[in-house]
Amino acid sequence: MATALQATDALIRKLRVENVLSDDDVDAVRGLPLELVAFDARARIVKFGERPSRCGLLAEGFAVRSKSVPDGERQILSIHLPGDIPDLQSLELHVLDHDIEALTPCVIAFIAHSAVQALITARPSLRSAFWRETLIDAALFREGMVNLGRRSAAQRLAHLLSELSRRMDAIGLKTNQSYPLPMTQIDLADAIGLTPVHVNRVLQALRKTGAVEVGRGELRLTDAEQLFKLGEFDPLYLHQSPSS
Amino acid sequence: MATALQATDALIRKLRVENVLSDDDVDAVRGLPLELVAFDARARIVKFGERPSRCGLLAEGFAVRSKSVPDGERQILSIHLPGDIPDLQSLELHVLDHDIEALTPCVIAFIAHSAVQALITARPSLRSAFWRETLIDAALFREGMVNLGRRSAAQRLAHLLSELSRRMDAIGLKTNQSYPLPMTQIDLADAIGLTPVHVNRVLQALRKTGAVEVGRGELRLTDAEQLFKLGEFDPLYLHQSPSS
DNA sequence: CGGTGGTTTGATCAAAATCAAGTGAGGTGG
DNA sequence: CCACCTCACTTGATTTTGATCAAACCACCG
Repeated sequence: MATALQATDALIRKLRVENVLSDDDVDAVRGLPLELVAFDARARIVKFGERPSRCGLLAEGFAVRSKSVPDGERQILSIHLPGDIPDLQSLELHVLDHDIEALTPCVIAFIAHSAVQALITARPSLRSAFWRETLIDAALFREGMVNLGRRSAAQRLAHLLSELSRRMDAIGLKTNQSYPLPMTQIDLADAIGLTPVHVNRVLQALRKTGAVEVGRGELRLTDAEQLFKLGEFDPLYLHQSPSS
Repeated sequence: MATALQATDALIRKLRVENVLSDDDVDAVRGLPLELVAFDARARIVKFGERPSRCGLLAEGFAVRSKSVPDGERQILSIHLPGDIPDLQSLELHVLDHDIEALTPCVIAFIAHSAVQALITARPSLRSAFWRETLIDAALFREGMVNLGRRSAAQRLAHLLSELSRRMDAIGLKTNQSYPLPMTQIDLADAIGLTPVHVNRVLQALRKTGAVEVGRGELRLTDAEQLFKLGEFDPLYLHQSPSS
């Protein structure tokens, strides 16, 4: 299981994708009091309607944010990688309007709201960084709306895989043109608003283009350029540079 | 044309839907230096790729945030009412990843980033309020993803109209079970990911249920409960109360 | 009074959902 | 160690939803 140091390192690495951090900022983050908790795959980490008094930093593993409609169908809203704090918003938005669920076995480093408040009060640059993180989350939701509303099934899938490629790369989880993809076809369907059956067919078509190979929890990009083109992927909205 | 006082009053009223403001907060907001600019209906207020150095407070009229895909199709991401600051995020996210467009003739009160920074530095409660505003924006995008990904055409339309009803009501623009709806069927289609032709048919079906009357830029709720039910509308995600 | 942009209608088509049945791999208990 | 159970994946047939194509209609405006 991940240590507290690994947890803060993941956070720092993630923050540095999108923000400039000073050494003092890094030290301050390292000083955060954490409570590490392990979750099984598929466990519900936090639930719709709860009022958390702490934020959950994803230290190890992968998780999703999702919302369910009355008939039980699920929409996955975002996919979270190590270093993300999916419920950072709970600092200001007291009632949770969605669920967060482990995709794989996860380690969450919980940080009390009071500790986060103390941190960002002491270090304005981290306050900006955290605000920025939540704004980038929102930018991904916007792109998600475009994907769901205005792209075909094949484009949606290609776009999702393109986005993951960029994000995995940014935090060092893409090696050799491959990255972990711990999602079932059911999960993929819930992320791009399709049925699992249709995802299966679209995935086969995508494999046939030669752009990707998918299997055993891993995705291999055999022709990244083609994948990006198929998905109309333009990474501007990821704001993966402090000046953007 | 709206005055500076009307602009700040709209902002204060909007902020008070979701936040607790003290009298000092209100005075501080009233002291913001504004530059009022009128835009024609359909004018582009800010564009994808720009790097604004100021925020635009919607003082009068209605506007949408949208993003276009390469073939020219448009996805409307959010609808903005007086008091909203649609590009508040540009404080921390320097490059704009979408367009903001006037739906009706609009008056925008521009506020320099430096003035906003000064305001929120001086008044931490307003800093929280502004962060919270951007987080609520994000909550609406999430619900937008659910709508686009997991609801039928009829549900999507009913949900959109339900959401607008709540938001219009909160800022005092709903009277007599009616509120302004300055969107063409083309706009509605772009907001809920359908074609205009299909929106037309779904709208007719919705009228036939007796839940709403639509016409001449106005929507009248003849059976609000039914509309909410049709759209599976649960207002929790709007966070329209400082404690939520 | 003609143009323009929005709305409406009908006919046809395509994309994705649904229904129904397998297949296959990993994990568990007898 | 093997039988079987579960869950994911795959395939085919059919249906549904919403898109597309095409044409009118209508109101407002210059």
